[in-house]
Amino acid sequence: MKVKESSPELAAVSLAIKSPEIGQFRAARELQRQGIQLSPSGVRAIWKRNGLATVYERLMARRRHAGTELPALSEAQQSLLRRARVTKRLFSEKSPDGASASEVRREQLLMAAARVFNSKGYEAASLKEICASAGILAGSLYYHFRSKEDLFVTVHGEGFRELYEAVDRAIAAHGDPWRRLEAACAAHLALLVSGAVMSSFTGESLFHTMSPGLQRRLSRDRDAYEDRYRKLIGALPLPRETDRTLLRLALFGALNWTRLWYRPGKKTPDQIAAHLVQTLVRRAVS
Amino acid sequence: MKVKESSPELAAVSLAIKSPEIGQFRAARELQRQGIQLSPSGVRAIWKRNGLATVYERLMARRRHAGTELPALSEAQQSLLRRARVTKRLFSEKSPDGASASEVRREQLLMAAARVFNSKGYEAASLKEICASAGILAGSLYYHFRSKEDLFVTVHGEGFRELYEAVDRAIAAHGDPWRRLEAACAAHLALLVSGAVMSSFTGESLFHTMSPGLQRRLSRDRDAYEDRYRKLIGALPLPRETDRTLLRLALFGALNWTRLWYRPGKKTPDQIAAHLVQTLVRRAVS
DNA sequence: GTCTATAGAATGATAGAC
DNA sequence: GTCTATCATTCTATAGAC
Repeated sequence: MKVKESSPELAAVSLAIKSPEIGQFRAARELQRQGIQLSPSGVRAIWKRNGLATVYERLMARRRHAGTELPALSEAQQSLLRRARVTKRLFSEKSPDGASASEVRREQLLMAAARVFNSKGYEAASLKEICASAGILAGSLYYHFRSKEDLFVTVHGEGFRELYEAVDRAIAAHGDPWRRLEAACAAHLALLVSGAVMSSFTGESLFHTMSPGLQRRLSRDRDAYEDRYRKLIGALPLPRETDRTLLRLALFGALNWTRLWYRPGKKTPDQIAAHLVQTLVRRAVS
Repeated sequence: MKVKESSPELAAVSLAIKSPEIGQFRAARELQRQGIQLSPSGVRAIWKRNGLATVYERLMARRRHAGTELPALSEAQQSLLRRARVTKRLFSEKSPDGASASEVRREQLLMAAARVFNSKGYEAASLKEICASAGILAGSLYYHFRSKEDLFVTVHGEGFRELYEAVDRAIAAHGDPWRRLEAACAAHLALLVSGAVMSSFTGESLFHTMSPGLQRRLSRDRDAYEDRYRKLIGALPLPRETDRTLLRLALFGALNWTRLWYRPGKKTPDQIAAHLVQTLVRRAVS
């Protein structure tokens, strides 16, 4: 009986439930102090057998035992559980396509950052909030990005890449220059107002509040994108006296302003785009 | 000779030059410690007679004496001099119209706040910078405004008041509904891109990054302003099928986007407004 | 790769002297 | 009415344990 009580298996399991937040390394050291010889990988093997491999699983097991012999989860443990739950969900959603954990986490951070930058603006967005929504603590961000500015520039670039691709895909389907412009606008609007957080803040005019250095890094994305519209509008059969530059800028303004008043359930992005191009631009020629 | 050396007049003057940063109150106390009976108002009278009434004057006098018997101005004194210079300039610019010092300073703070909010956005703007540009230290702001948010709401309101008035003045000059819309847009643009800092950030879409509570306070200004355009566009003889709401929103977008690309020296606000209304809106009817 | 712990700077705000 | 001095808070970023 005595032997069974202090068997490595039982000791490792009961320690996992007593202190779910400590990892294999510290657990092995703790068990050795109790006189039980067990390596970190040994602890891991036992935990795996008993469905206690991850922090999440150990915390859940601990919660099942709470109320009887053990007190309820502490504040710190609850916060850890919340984070672990986010991590679990995020990784189970993504990992299928053989991406490394690092790539997956990086992608998650970009999504979370886009969401937060999007709703708060650059300055008001805190790295802590971004990290929390990606399931890690603030300090860990710096393994993936060198600075807040770096993170923002990356999100900005990714957002415009999404836009390029959506617009290019949309215009490839049409030959008529009017239809092409309409399709481009519809694609732009769709991304701007949809849940596609990554590109939905690209229309922001918070651009001009950025530091000059940051503005320079961002302008590259913007210029390349504007070039597409320059070509689309250049291809339109408009009266010679038309100021195509002003037309483009006005169209951009109208499109990006949409973000402020658009409400889902009313006009669709396609309808808005068609209306804008047809009544504001096309009538000028007919 | 002894008497003259320690006469109240001379002592007060030499103390003013030795320690220009201390005021009448502390100066009087210091002189009393030296055995010279002089009240704060007495000190003030002497200083006034000798052109040493303000910190600015005393610092300048001190600088004139530097290099001979006294060392150059300390870092703290130089910073004080810079601030005093701003104060002096600001008050001499404004005070003619019998406004109280408090009203003048409040107005200056609003201007400075508009400028800083305008170029940095709400979050990135620091009260320290706003106050420095108005010639006071950060803590003093709280005599005039209860909080940063309060300051912003006031600036926002003032900016829209300027806009209302400019637009109302502009449209009053015309009877034709097209001309009226054109005039309103021109006035809007002129304020948006000119040095009129107060209203030039009203077109900002950084609006949506604000907290819900703040948004609610700001919407009142915006709604009242949009109503004017609703009426202006409602008065236009447009085809029945025209979506006037979309037209208004598109026009707003085009107008406010201008802020991002406008460069002085090319097209004037009047020309841009005329072009926008004529090619984007009016053609829809002709 | 993520954590803890903390440095270091800046911010908004307050109290009380002058 | 403005200042000085200071507070609590928050933020970005780093170092080193695990």
